[in-house]
Amino acid sequence: MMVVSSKFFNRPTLTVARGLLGKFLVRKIGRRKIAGMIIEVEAYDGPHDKASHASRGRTERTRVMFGKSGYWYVYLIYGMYYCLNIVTEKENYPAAVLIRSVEIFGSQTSLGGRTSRYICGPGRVCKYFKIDKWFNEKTASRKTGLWIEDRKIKITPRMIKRGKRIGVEYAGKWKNRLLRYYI
DNA sequence: AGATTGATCCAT
DNA sequence: TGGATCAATCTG
Repeated sequence: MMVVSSKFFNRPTLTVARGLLGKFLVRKIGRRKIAGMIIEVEAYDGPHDKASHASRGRTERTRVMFGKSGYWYVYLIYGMYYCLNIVTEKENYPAAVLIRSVEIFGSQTSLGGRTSRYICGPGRVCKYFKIDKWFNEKTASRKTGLWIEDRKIKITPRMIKRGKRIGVEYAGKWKNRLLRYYI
């Protein structure tokens, strides 16, 4: 159960996005832990990506995307739902990966497998993990109570599918980029 | 298909 | 300072 360090995120955003598939999002509340395997993400890559909040430049909201990698970017959308992103790449290059869906593993079955269920959609992920703006601009680490873990699940390239990002129709040619990755 | 909901951003 | 917009979700 290795905690993924900021070094992992200080790499090309598309590499990080693919690398996050199969990793675990872990939330600690008191002595309770919530954990789920990441199965769907989207990359928001650089200042020219019109789908990215950072394409409008550095603002109060987007400054975290311009900051160091390994920090959480959490924002409210449609006045109701939070979205969780992890900042990638070096300082001053605005980029992040949105965590869209996770798989929650349950009890062991008699045949040695495990039951599981899916939390699909960034708003639902935040609701399930009890994530709100408190985490914005905080690090992904044990000390904040929200981090990414490597549990050595092997994800091969052929297991990874890609598609267009969701809900970015306004983004011109960037809307068609295949920056959504899922298992 | 339509309602919800409020922070954010930019044009007035 | 106001009004459009939004990395979504729920209900019918």
